[in-house]
Amino acid sequence: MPRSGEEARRRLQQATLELFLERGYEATTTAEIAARAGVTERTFFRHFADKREALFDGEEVFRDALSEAVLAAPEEMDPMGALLFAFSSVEGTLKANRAFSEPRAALIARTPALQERVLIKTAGLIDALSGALRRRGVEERVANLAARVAMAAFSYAASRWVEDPAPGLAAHLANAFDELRGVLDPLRKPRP
Amino acid sequence: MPRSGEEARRRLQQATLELFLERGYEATTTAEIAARAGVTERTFFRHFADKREALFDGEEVFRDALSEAVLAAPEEMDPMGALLFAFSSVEGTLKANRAFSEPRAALIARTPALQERVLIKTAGLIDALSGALRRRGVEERVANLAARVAMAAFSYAASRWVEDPAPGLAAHLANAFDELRGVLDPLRKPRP
DNA sequence: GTGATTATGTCAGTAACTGACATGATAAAC
DNA sequence: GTTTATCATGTCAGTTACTGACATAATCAC
Repeated sequence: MPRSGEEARRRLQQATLELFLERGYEATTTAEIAARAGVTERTFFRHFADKREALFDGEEVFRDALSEAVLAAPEEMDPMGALLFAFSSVEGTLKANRAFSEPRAALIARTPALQERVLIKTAGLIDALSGALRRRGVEERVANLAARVAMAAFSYAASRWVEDPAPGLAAHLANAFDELRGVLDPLRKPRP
Repeated sequence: MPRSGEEARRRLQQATLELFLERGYEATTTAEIAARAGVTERTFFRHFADKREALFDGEEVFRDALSEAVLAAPEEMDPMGALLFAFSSVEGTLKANRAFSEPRAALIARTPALQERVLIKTAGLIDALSGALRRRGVEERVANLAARVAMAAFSYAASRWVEDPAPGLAAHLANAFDELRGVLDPLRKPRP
């Protein structure tokens, strides 16, 4: 293999996060990012499709890990169970990345343009989960619905987990599904 | 009131949809849109914040209508019931806009940049629904979870409705919630 | 009519992103 | 160890989305 470029890529990611945090997303220029990383602006765009993408580099790995976890769930497990299993299985990874992902989350929370990107990444995750369910034999549209709802429950659980890490993500997830059933049950009859 | 500009705005929307359909999103220039609408490029950007936004102009109206429908639901109705009520109440509006929204949907389906925008608009809808639920006294995070899940069910129902309009949106919605409960029920015990 | 308001035009400028070609470093072949 | 192919990077010119500043003209209030 020739010279890797992984080095420059990592420096670009680092510089991107730093500058976005220091000056905000809109106030920082791709040229500035490149300069801090010690490369040319053109090189930035060879590594990342656009200005935002440098912040979302690990996503494919995470997505694949989730998909494989769905497939690795016990065969007799129902769809939601498999998704719950998958989300629980990434707790370690998420905990390890916390120091990096929390300032990033704060930045995203105050930057609409970055929120857009998060949403489409999340949609990609949902698609991957749905596809994994299908490979377990779940019908397409049910798989899609289950994946979306599970993702909603996961977001809910993750946000509570950040506030109160003690019980662990799995416990918050179980709680989220409980609340979900509680909110859905009254619909069983037109009037409770 | 002075000269309205509504006229130019409508022409700009029309020209935007036409050109995106004819040449695709990326291949059409804001200058071309403005030219077809008989105005200057600068005028385009005075009416719409960016190139995409001209396609999403009615969203605020729709969002407000949904919010008000949630508030208009019978007072004793539970959260999900109120959301179901709200979604059912916009069936007429959706049916009326079908001729416009279906080609638009096809365009969006093949344009990632437009999908991003749809997702953030949907997120705005979810926020509005969640806010409306809160004004009905629902606790914040439960409201958020319920709004997300209801939106997932709505998307599911709407996509089936497009394929098979006969039963009506409300019936597809009810069916979506049924499927959802079916998918959620096995989680009641760790192993069914 | 006069004058205030406001949509639009004009124009210059910034910054994200792309294509084409040149250069230089690395690794594999010999 | 020299050669050669490969690939990351630099350089540069160009397009396009988007913005600020100022000028013009159409409409409304009077």
